[in-house]
Amino acid sequence: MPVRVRYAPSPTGSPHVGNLRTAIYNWLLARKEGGEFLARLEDTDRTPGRYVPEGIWDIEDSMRFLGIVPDEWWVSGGSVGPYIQSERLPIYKEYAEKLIASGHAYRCYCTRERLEQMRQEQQARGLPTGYDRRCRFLSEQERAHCEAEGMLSVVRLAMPLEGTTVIHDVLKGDIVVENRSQDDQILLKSDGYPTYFLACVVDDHLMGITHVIRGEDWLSSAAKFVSIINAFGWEAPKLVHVPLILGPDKKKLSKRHGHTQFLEFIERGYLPEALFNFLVLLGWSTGEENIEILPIPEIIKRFSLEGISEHPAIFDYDKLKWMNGHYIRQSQPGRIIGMCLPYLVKAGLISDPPTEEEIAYARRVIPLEIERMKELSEVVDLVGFFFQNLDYPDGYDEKAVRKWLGVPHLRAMLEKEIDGYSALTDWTIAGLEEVTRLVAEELGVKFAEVVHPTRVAATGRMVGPGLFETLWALGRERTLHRLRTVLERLEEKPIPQQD
RNA sequence: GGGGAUAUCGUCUAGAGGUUAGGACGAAGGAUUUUCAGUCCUUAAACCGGGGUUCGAUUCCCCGUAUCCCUACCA
Repeated sequence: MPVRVRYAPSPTGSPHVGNLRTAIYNWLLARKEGGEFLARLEDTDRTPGRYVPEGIWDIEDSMRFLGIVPDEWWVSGGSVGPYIQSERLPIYKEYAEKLIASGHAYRCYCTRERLEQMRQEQQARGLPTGYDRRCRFLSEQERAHCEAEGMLSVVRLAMPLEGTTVIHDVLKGDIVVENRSQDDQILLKSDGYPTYFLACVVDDHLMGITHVIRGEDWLSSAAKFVSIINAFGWEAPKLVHVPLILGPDKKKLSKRHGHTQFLEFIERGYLPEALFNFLVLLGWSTGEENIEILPIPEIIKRFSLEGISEHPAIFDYDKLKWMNGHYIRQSQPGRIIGMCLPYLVKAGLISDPPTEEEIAYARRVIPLEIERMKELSEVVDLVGFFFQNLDYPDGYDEKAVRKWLGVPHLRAMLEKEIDGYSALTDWTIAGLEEVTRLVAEELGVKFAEVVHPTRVAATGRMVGPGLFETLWALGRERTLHRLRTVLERLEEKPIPQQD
């Protein structure tokens, strides 16, 4: 039987990195085994605030970004649709009825108030919380009475009262659960929507799912899951509970950890291959060698469920950054330039849409900073000084000015440089360096003592790419303008040397 | 309170009875050099505790401890 796996997100907001990692594992198994990967939208929670219809777009954008486009889903369709659970309501109702008819489920008329009160009492008395199964043992008359009264009801699973249920988990092995420790789970809510348990079991069966790869937070309730499958008399898919991703405080990764939404990472400029590689490695390893940087085809080749670790992993932002930087440096510069432009537009550094001249300038300037980028969005700070109109002392870093624009030879240096640079027939990196070395020689100071003040005069900062690449990229006009401005304003107000 | 899972450097992990316990991120130091970054080299850094099993346990078993998850008409 070919492998069929699914990613089953619910639109409660933007998907979470852990959620996408699970999607990746599913996708990888399908690609590895030549099977099918499908996506199903689990939108059965209609609670206002928890149901975010737009979330579906975030889910799609995230999958597309990672390149894990499903073979069947709500967009492309497929033979076992619909792939949106809210459009499958009659199916769930039908299967719930079947369970009632076979005695594996029953209608419960208890009100939320009663349930809440019961829970509070249980908690107060230190008892395990759970439904007391009152409606499970209603007589025919009582049941008829409730129906006649038109009381709202839910359908609950009639969990076996004794015995055990065994969960065969691919990663954890067999887990034996006492049935009486499990609640009579609600399968169908009073609004007619199914809960996760019913919808998931029914859909997985109807959709021919062979492997259920999901977060470990489902392990505790897997006995209910298996019980429902057993109640239908179906064969259970292989269960794979993957460990959760934790925040730096070792708690389940959530919004309060800050950056956990996948789209945020895209916005901040993470490359798909970096995110993919990093997420895969967070809980999976090849097991054979010490390779960490892996292109997706290699990951597919080496992927196996057995390589997934059994313990939770803390999300390491630093390592992700490093890996992204690595992939940025590895990329064709043209690609990075293209991805950087929107950030420059957004920051107002270039017009919207950019002019050809601006693009040409960006193409010259961005490659110089590529090796310093960890997130693409950093491009704004990195190349800002190339685009901004620097007019000393406006836009100049104070520390940089204090450290390097107070040197005694500054005036002479600037004068010589302005002369030398102006005289350059070709504005080349080599030519600029030649002139500058000559200036240092004439001044009788070390090369570095010319380089640093020049950098500050031309860029307003102490750090950046090599000086001559910088001046070359800046161009003759900008360079001379900046140097002249520094020189002129120096006349007005000499800078006291410090440090 | 009940149930379940897990436990190797700070972090991600390799290891599957005998290893100098390996790699990566991060950290520290050095080299390159015009700064930063990058690149290269070096260093520090770990088997939760206690019992077993065994000639020998990081590795297998049990207990404890810790952590995480579940305990909703949420997924």
